[in-house]
Amino acid sequence: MHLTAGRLDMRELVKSCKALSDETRLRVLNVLMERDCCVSEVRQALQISQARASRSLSTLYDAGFLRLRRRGLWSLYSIEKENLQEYSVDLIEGVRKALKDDETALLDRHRLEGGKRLGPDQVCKP
Amino acid sequence: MHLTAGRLDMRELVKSCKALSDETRLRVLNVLMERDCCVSEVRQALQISQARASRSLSTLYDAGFLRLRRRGLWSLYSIEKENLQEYSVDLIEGVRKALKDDETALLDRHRLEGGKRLGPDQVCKP
DNA sequence: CAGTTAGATGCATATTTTCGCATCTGTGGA
DNA sequence: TCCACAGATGCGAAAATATGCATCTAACTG
Repeated sequence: MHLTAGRLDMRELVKSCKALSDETRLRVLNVLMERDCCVSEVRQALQISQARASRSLSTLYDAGFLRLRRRGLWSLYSIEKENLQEYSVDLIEGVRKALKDDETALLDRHRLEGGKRLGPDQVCKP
Repeated sequence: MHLTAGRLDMRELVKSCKALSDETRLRVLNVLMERDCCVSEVRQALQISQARASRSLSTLYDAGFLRLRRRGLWSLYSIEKENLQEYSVDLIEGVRKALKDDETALLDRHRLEGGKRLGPDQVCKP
Protein backbone atom coordinates (compact mmCIF):
# COMPACT_ATOMS: atom_id res chain seq x y z
CA MET A 1 0.00 0.00 0.00
CA HIS A 2 1.58 3.24 -1.12
CA LEU A 3 1.34 6.40 0.93
CA THR A 4 -1.50 8.46 -0.47
CA ALA A 5 -0.73 11.00 2.26
CA GLY A 6 -3.80 13.14 1.71
CA ARG A 7 -2.41 16.61 1.40
CA LEU A 8 -5.07 18.63 -0.32
CA ASP A 9 -8.03 16.93 1.23
CA MET A 10 -9.48 20.18 2.45
CA ARG A 11 -10.46 21.39 -1.01
CA GLU A 12 -11.86 18.00 -1.88
CA LEU A 13 -13.90 17.92 1.28
CA VAL A 14 -15.26 21.41 0.73
CA LYS A 15 -16.25 20.39 -2.76
CA SER A 16 -17.98 17.28 -1.47
CA CYS A 17 -19.88 19.15 1.20
CA LYS A 18 -20.90 21.88 -1.23
CA ALA A 19 -22.30 19.20 -3.49
CA LEU A 20 -24.46 18.03 -0.59
CA SER A 21 -25.52 21.53 0.37
CA ASP A 22 -28.46 21.82 -1.95
CA GLU A 23 -31.90 20.36 -1.52
CA THR A 24 -32.22 19.37 -5.16
CA ARG A 25 -28.94 17.50 -5.15
CA LEU A 26 -29.79 15.73 -1.91
CA ARG A 27 -33.07 14.65 -3.47
CA VAL A 28 -31.16 13.36 -6.47
CA LEU A 29 -28.84 11.37 -4.25
CA ASN A 30 -31.86 10.05 -2.43
CA VAL A 31 -33.48 8.55 -5.51
CA LEU A 32 -30.16 7.16 -6.69
CA MET A 33 -29.98 5.26 -3.42
CA GLU A 34 -33.04 3.38 -4.61
CA ARG A 35 -31.64 2.46 -7.98
CA ASP A 36 -29.60 3.68 -10.93
CA CYS A 37 -31.34 6.37 -12.95
CA CYS A 38 -31.00 8.23 -16.19
CA VAL A 39 -31.47 11.98 -16.25
CA SER A 40 -35.08 11.95 -17.30
CA GLU A 41 -36.03 9.52 -14.56
CA VAL A 42 -34.53 11.83 -11.99
CA ARG A 43 -36.34 14.70 -13.65
CA GLN A 44 -39.65 12.89 -13.39
CA ALA A 45 -39.20 11.67 -9.83
CA LEU A 46 -38.28 15.11 -8.59
CA GLN A 47 -40.51 17.03 -10.97
CA ILE A 48 -37.82 19.44 -11.98
CA SER A 49 -36.50 20.79 -15.27
CA GLN A 50 -34.17 18.79 -17.49
CA ALA A 51 -31.35 21.28 -17.09
CA ARG A 52 -31.69 21.23 -13.34
CA ALA A 53 -31.59 17.46 -13.20
CA SER A 54 -28.60 17.29 -15.50
CA ARG A 55 -26.68 19.94 -13.59
CA SER A 56 -27.42 18.38 -10.22
CA LEU A 57 -26.15 15.04 -11.44
CA SER A 58 -23.04 16.64 -12.91
CA THR A 59 -22.24 18.38 -9.67
CA LEU A 60 -22.57 15.19 -7.68
CA TYR A 61 -20.51 13.40 -10.29
CA ASP A 62 -17.75 15.99 -10.16
CA ALA A 63 -17.66 15.63 -6.39
CA GLY A 64 -16.99 11.92 -6.85
CA PHE A 65 -20.27 10.61 -5.52
CA LEU A 66 -21.57 9.18 -8.75
CA ARG A 67 -20.64 6.80 -11.50
CA LEU A 68 -21.71 7.40 -15.08
CA ARG A 69 -22.32 4.85 -17.79
CA ARG A 70 -23.36 6.01 -21.22
CA ARG A 71 -25.85 3.76 -22.95
CA GLY A 72 -26.71 5.16 -26.32
CA LEU A 73 -28.69 8.31 -25.78
CA TRP A 74 -28.97 7.74 -22.09
CA SER A 75 -26.65 8.67 -19.29
CA LEU A 76 -27.08 6.16 -16.54
CA TYR A 77 -26.02 7.52 -13.18
CA SER A 78 -25.46 5.47 -10.06
CA ILE A 79 -23.85 5.95 -6.70
CA GLU A 80 -20.12 5.31 -6.88
CA LYS A 81 -19.15 2.32 -4.80
CA GLU A 82 -15.74 1.23 -6.07
CA ASN A 83 -13.72 4.42 -6.15
CA LEU A 84 -15.53 6.30 -3.42
CA GLN A 85 -13.36 8.31 -1.06
CA GLU A 86 -13.33 6.84 2.40
CA TYR A 87 -14.79 9.96 3.92
CA SER A 88 -17.50 10.10 1.28
CA VAL A 89 -18.84 6.81 2.55
CA ASP A 90 -19.57 8.49 5.86
CA LEU A 91 -21.10 11.54 4.23
CA ILE A 92 -23.42 9.45 2.10
CA GLU A 93 -24.36 7.32 5.07
CA GLY A 94 -25.27 10.50 6.92
CA VAL A 95 -27.45 11.62 4.07
CA ARG A 96 -29.15 8.26 3.92
CA LYS A 97 -29.97 8.35 7.62
CA ALA A 98 -31.22 11.89 7.51
CA LEU A 99 -33.53 11.37 4.55
CA LYS A 100 -34.82 7.96 5.55
CA ASP A 101 -38.11 9.35 6.82
CA ASP A 102 -38.16 12.75 5.21
CA GLU A 103 -41.44 13.57 3.53
CA THR A 104 -40.03 14.96 0.31
CA ALA A 105 -37.54 12.14 0.03
CA LEU A 106 -40.26 9.55 0.52
CA LEU A 107 -42.43 11.20 -2.12
CA ASP A 108 -39.55 11.31 -4.60
CA ARG A 109 -38.82 7.66 -4.05
CA HIS A 110 -42.48 6.87 -4.50
CA ARG A 111 -42.65 8.74 -7.78
CA LEU A 112 -39.54 6.95 -8.94
CA GLU A 113 -41.19 3.57 -8.42
CA GLY A 114 -44.51 4.64 -9.81
CA GLY A 115 -43.18 6.40 -12.88
CA LYS A 116 -43.00 4.29 -15.99
CA ARG A 117 -39.49 3.13 -16.69
CA LEU A 118 -38.00 5.19 -19.49
CA GLY A 119 -34.48 3.98 -18.93
CA PRO A 120 -32.16 2.51 -21.53
CA ASP A 121 -32.97 -1.07 -20.58
CA GLN A 122 -36.19 -0.98 -22.58
CA VAL A 123 -34.89 0.84 -25.57
CA CYS A 124 -31.18 0.46 -25.98
CA LYS A 125 -29.67 -2.64 -27.55
CA PRO A 126 -25.93 -2.62 -26.89
CA MET B 1 -40.13 5.29 22.48
CA HIS B 2 -42.48 7.69 20.74
CA LEU B 3 -42.60 8.09 17.00
CA THR B 4 -40.38 10.99 16.13
CA ALA B 5 -41.18 10.30 12.48
CA GLY B 6 -38.57 12.62 11.05
CA ARG B 7 -40.57 14.70 8.65
CA LEU B 8 -38.62 17.81 7.82
CA ASP B 9 -35.12 16.41 7.92
CA MET B 10 -34.26 17.75 4.50
CA ARG B 11 -33.93 21.35 5.64
CA GLU B 12 -31.91 20.29 8.64
CA LEU B 13 -29.58 18.26 6.49
CA VAL B 14 -29.09 21.07 3.99
CA LYS B 15 -28.27 23.38 6.87
CA SER B 16 -25.77 20.90 8.27
CA CYS B 17 -24.05 20.38 4.94
CA LYS B 18 -23.92 24.10 4.25
CA ALA B 19 -22.22 24.55 7.58
CA LEU B 20 -19.57 22.10 6.45
CA SER B 21 -19.19 23.70 3.03
CA ASP B 22 -16.66 26.31 3.98
CA GLU B 23 -12.96 25.86 4.50
CA THR B 24 -12.83 28.13 7.52
CA ARG B 25 -15.59 26.27 9.29
CA LEU B 26 -14.04 22.91 8.52
CA ARG B 27 -10.80 24.17 10.00
CA VAL B 28 -12.69 25.28 13.08
CA LEU B 29 -14.28 21.87 13.44
CA ASN B 30 -10.85 20.35 12.99
CA VAL B 31 -9.31 22.14 15.95
CA LEU B 32 -12.37 21.50 18.08
CA MET B 33 -11.79 17.81 17.50
CA GLU B 34 -8.53 18.24 19.39
CA ARG B 35 -10.06 19.96 22.37
CA ASP B 36 -12.62 22.53 23.51
CA CYS B 37 -11.74 26.06 22.55
CA CYS B 38 -12.83 29.59 23.20
CA VAL B 39 -13.17 32.00 20.31
CA SER B 40 -9.77 33.59 20.65
CA GLU B 41 -8.04 30.21 20.69
CA VAL B 42 -9.70 29.33 17.43
CA ARG B 43 -8.74 32.72 16.10
CA GLN B 44 -5.10 32.13 17.01
CA ALA B 45 -4.88 28.58 15.73
CA LEU B 46 -6.39 29.51 12.40
CA GLN B 47 -4.87 32.98 12.22
CA ILE B 48 -8.11 34.61 11.25
CA SER B 49 -10.04 37.66 12.41
CA GLN B 50 -12.10 37.65 15.57
CA ALA B 51 -15.34 38.24 13.69
CA ARG B 52 -14.60 35.42 11.33
CA ALA B 53 -13.87 32.99 14.15
CA SER B 54 -16.99 34.02 16.03
CA ARG B 55 -19.22 33.74 12.98
CA SER B 56 -17.80 30.38 11.97
CA LEU B 57 -18.46 29.02 15.42
CA SER B 58 -21.97 30.43 15.43
CA THR B 59 -22.78 28.81 12.12
CA LEU B 60 -21.54 25.42 13.30
CA TYR B 61 -23.43 25.90 16.53
CA ASP B 62 -26.67 26.76 14.72
CA ALA B 63 -26.26 23.62 12.64
CA GLY B 64 -26.17 21.61 15.86
CA PHE B 65 -22.55 20.51 15.69
CA LEU B 66 -21.33 22.41 18.72
CA ARG B 67 -22.04 22.87 22.37
CA LEU B 68 -21.52 26.22 24.04
CA ARG B 69 -20.69 26.88 27.66
CA ARG B 70 -20.33 30.45 28.83
CA ARG B 71 -17.63 30.98 31.41
CA GLY B 72 -17.46 34.58 32.36
CA LEU B 73 -16.15 36.50 29.40
CA TRP B 74 -15.33 33.36 27.49
CA SER B 75 -17.49 31.29 25.24
CA LEU B 76 -16.23 27.77 25.39
CA TYR B 77 -17.17 25.77 22.33
CA SER B 78 -16.92 22.02 22.00
CA ILE B 79 -18.23 19.38 19.67
CA GLU B 80 -21.72 18.33 20.64
CA LYS B 81 -21.80 14.73 21.77
CA GLU B 82 -25.00 14.32 23.76
CA ASN B 83 -27.64 15.85 21.54
CA LEU B 84 -25.99 15.28 18.21
CA GLN B 85 -28.25 14.17 15.38
CA GLU B 86 -27.59 10.61 14.35
CA TYR B 87 -26.69 11.65 10.84
CA SER B 88 -24.38 14.37 12.10
CA VAL B 89 -22.23 11.71 13.70
CA ASP B 90 -21.53 10.34 10.24
CA LEU B 91 -20.91 13.76 8.77
CA ILE B 92 -18.42 14.64 11.47
CA GLU B 93 -16.71 11.29 11.15
CA GLY B 94 -16.33 11.97 7.43
CA VAL B 95 -14.76 15.32 8.14
CA ARG B 96 -12.39 13.77 10.64
CA LYS B 97 -11.23 11.18 8.17
CA ALA B 98 -10.80 13.67 5.37
CA LEU B 99 -8.78 16.13 7.42
CA LYS B 100 -6.68 13.61 9.29
CA ASP B 101 -3.63 14.19 7.09
CA ASP B 102 -4.50 17.48 5.48
CA GLU B 103 -1.67 19.99 5.58
CA THR B 104 -3.69 22.98 6.70
CA ALA B 105 -5.53 20.95 9.29
CA LEU B 106 -2.27 19.63 10.70
CA LEU B 107 -0.82 23.11 10.90
CA ASP B 108 -3.90 24.46 12.65
CA ARG B 109 -3.78 21.66 15.19
CA HIS B 110 -0.11 22.32 15.71
CA ARG B 111 -0.69 26.01 16.35
CA LEU B 112 -3.47 25.12 18.76
CA GLU B 113 -1.10 23.04 20.86
CA GLY B 114 1.74 25.50 20.63
CA GLY B 115 -0.28 28.59 21.35
CA LYS B 116 -0.33 29.68 24.95
CA ARG B 117 -3.57 28.70 26.62
CA LEU B 118 -5.77 31.75 27.00
CA GLY B 119 -8.85 29.75 27.85
CA PRO B 120 -11.09 30.26 30.86
CA ASP B 121 -9.49 27.46 32.85
CA GLN B 122 -6.61 29.70 33.81
CA VAL B 123 -8.63 32.76 34.48
CA CYS B 124 -12.16 31.93 35.41
CA LYS B 125 -13.06 30.77 38.91
CA PRO B 126 -16.56 29.29 38.81
C1' DC C 1 -19.38 53.38 38.65
C1' DA C 2 -15.91 53.52 34.96
C1' DG C 3 -12.65 50.86 32.38
C1' DT C 4 -11.22 46.69 30.15
C1' DT C 5 -11.79 42.58 27.59
C1' DA C 6 -14.10 38.49 24.94
C1' DG C 7 -17.31 37.84 21.92
C1' DA C 8 -21.52 38.99 18.99
C1' DT C 9 -23.50 41.53 15.23
C1' DG C 10 -25.21 45.40 11.67
C1' DC C 11 -23.80 47.10 7.47
C1' DA C 12 -21.76 47.28 2.93
C1' DT C 13 -19.31 44.87 -0.52
C1' DA C 14 -17.39 41.26 -3.24
C1' DT C 15 -17.95 36.68 -4.53
C1' DT C 16 -20.42 32.54 -5.35
C1' DT C 17 -24.36 29.85 -6.42
C1' DT C 18 -28.78 28.70 -8.48
C1' DC C 19 -31.71 28.09 -12.33
C1' DG C 20 -34.52 28.94 -16.45
C1' DC C 21 -34.19 29.64 -21.27
C1' DA C 22 -32.26 28.72 -25.33
C1' DT C 23 -28.92 26.30 -27.76
C1' DC C 24 -25.53 22.90 -28.82
C1' DT C 25 -23.78 17.93 -29.04
C1' DG C 26 -23.92 13.28 -29.89
C1' DT C 27 -26.34 8.95 -30.89
C1' DG C 28 -29.60 6.01 -33.14
C1' DG C 29 -33.35 5.30 -36.49
C1' DA C 30 -35.68 5.88 -40.99
C1' DT D 1 -28.18 11.91 -44.99
C1' DC D 2 -31.65 14.00 -42.29
C1' DC D 3 -34.50 13.85 -38.30
C1' DA D 4 -35.64 13.00 -33.46
C1' DC D 5 -34.52 12.61 -28.84
C1' DA D 6 -31.50 12.56 -24.26
C1' DG D 7 -28.63 15.20 -22.21
C1' DA D 8 -24.97 18.93 -21.65
C1' DT D 9 -23.94 23.78 -21.39
C1' DG D 10 -23.42 29.20 -22.23
C1' DC D 11 -25.55 33.16 -20.58
C1' DG D 12 -27.76 36.37 -17.68
C1' DA D 13 -30.60 37.60 -13.73
C1' DA D 14 -31.68 36.83 -8.96
C1' DA D 15 -30.57 35.07 -4.58
C1' DA D 16 -27.48 33.53 -1.14
C1' DT D 17 -22.71 33.77 1.13
C1' DA D 18 -18.52 35.31 3.07
C1' DT D 19 -16.01 38.77 5.39
C1' DG D 20 -13.82 43.13 7.02
C1' DC D 21 -14.74 47.14 9.68
C1' DA D 22 -16.83 49.29 13.16
C1' DT D 23 -19.81 48.99 16.89
C1' DC D 24 -22.42 46.97 20.54
C1' DT D 25 -23.13 43.85 24.63
C1' DA D 26 -22.09 41.58 28.70
C1' DA D 27 -19.05 40.29 32.45
C1' DC D 28 -15.19 40.85 35.43
C1' DT D 29 -11.87 44.44 37.77
C1' DG D 30 -10.54 48.07 40.49
